[in-house]
Amino acid sequence: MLDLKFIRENPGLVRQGLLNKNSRDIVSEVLSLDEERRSLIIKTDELKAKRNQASAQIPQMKKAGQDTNPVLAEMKLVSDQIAELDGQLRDVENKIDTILFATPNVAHSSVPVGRSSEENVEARKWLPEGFSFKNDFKVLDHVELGKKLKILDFERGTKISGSGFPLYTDKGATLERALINFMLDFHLQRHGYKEIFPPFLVNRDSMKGTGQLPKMEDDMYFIEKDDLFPVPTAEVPITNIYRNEILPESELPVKYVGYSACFRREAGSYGKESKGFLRVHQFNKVEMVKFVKPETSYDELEKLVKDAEDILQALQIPYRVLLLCTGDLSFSAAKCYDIETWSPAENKWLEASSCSNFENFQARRANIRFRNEATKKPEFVHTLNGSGLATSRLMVSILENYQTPEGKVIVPKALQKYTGFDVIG
RNA sequence: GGAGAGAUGGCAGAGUGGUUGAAUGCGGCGGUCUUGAAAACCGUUAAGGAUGUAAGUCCUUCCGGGGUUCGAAUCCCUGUCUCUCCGCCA
Repeated sequence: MLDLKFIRENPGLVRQGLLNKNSRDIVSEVLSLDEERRSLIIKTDELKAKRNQASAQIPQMKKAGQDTNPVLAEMKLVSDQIAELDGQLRDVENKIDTILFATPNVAHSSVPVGRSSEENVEARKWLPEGFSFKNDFKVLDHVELGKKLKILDFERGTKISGSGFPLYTDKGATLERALINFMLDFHLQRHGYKEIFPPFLVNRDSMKGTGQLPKMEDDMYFIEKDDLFPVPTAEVPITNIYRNEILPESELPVKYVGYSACFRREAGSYGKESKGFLRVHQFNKVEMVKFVKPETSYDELEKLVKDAEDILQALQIPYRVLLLCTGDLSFSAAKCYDIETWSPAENKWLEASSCSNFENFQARRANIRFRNEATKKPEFVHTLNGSGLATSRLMVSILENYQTPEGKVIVPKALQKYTGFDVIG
């Protein structure tokens, strides 16, 4: 969340930042609550100091045989006042928290200002050698290919669970598993990440820490009986590993990579772009998470994007990198690159990765700090994460880009040792 | 799921109503001593907030929340977590 002190000291900056993010301006409301809060604190602190003094005196007076009844009576009144003011203070602080927890991060100065995805900026594009956007045969889409090759069974997935729950069969299941293992190994061996296998259900505090709650609760699955949420991304459990902790500066940067199934309700998005893998309730994703020192976070973001791109280059999948404009940034992000892979059948780019720097927005919510060796003081870390990558959209691109005129699918070379076969069909 | 025990500073571990933000030990940091190191000795060792240019002063915090009391680490209620036993189980 945003820092109350920062808002107090930079009201104009925050106001403009929220405006650029198409968000409600909360500045004046928060500032007036903050003033109320501080005046209440001054009053209660004064009364509490008085009470503490009396508490120290009372036993001595008793020892000296003095009558304590007048002091006790007076302190009774003081205590009542404290209780009253503390109640008011708690209300004000709750109000502030409610607003701040529901207020998005503001964008970094290097992010282009824009209203919507229309104004995102293409940073770069990468195409495999010999790649062409035109095919000299009729390309099948991933749903047709999946059916023909008996590797994806969306109908039976729907029977088992409902629409949006893909069923991978035979070589499709193997390919999916190969992809996950390939990506994990790649990041571990070449990019220096440490592996995490996180829990797939997380509690409310964790969801609040990374910013899914309270704003996006409707998009989350929820197990009411146990007050637990199936993870929408491994970002949630992995970032929350260090919730309420202070890390030694020498341990930074911490770089984790982990796989999780991802569960999203995608409320209200039926119909549009919902064919096959394009929008699903459950998918697989390998996620990279970094905890870094503030001054390095923007360099780390560039490296993070590169780490995701390396996977696509190894798989020889055409992609482009978009720098999101302020209006398209997610709730918690200060800067974000999307990576989109090419789908020849849809004839468009599909988002397969999102790499974000949250600066200290999540760290503040989740209270993740490090001890600055120079000042000896705890400071908030910066957190980043990026998909590296989501298999569902990637699977679309692999199947469609690697199909042959005969309707078979060649397994990308990098995956072959993981699948144990080099062609499907 | 049933029964019981517990949760204190970086760690270990005292503390059952009144200068206890918290003894003691270990660890960490600084210093004395030493050619250097160890040992020994001395000192220091939390986080958050309010106020102040600052030094400082004050407030809060002994798992979370509520209560009793002039006053709670300490008493009561409640939640969470951990451990032990029983049951169930991949």
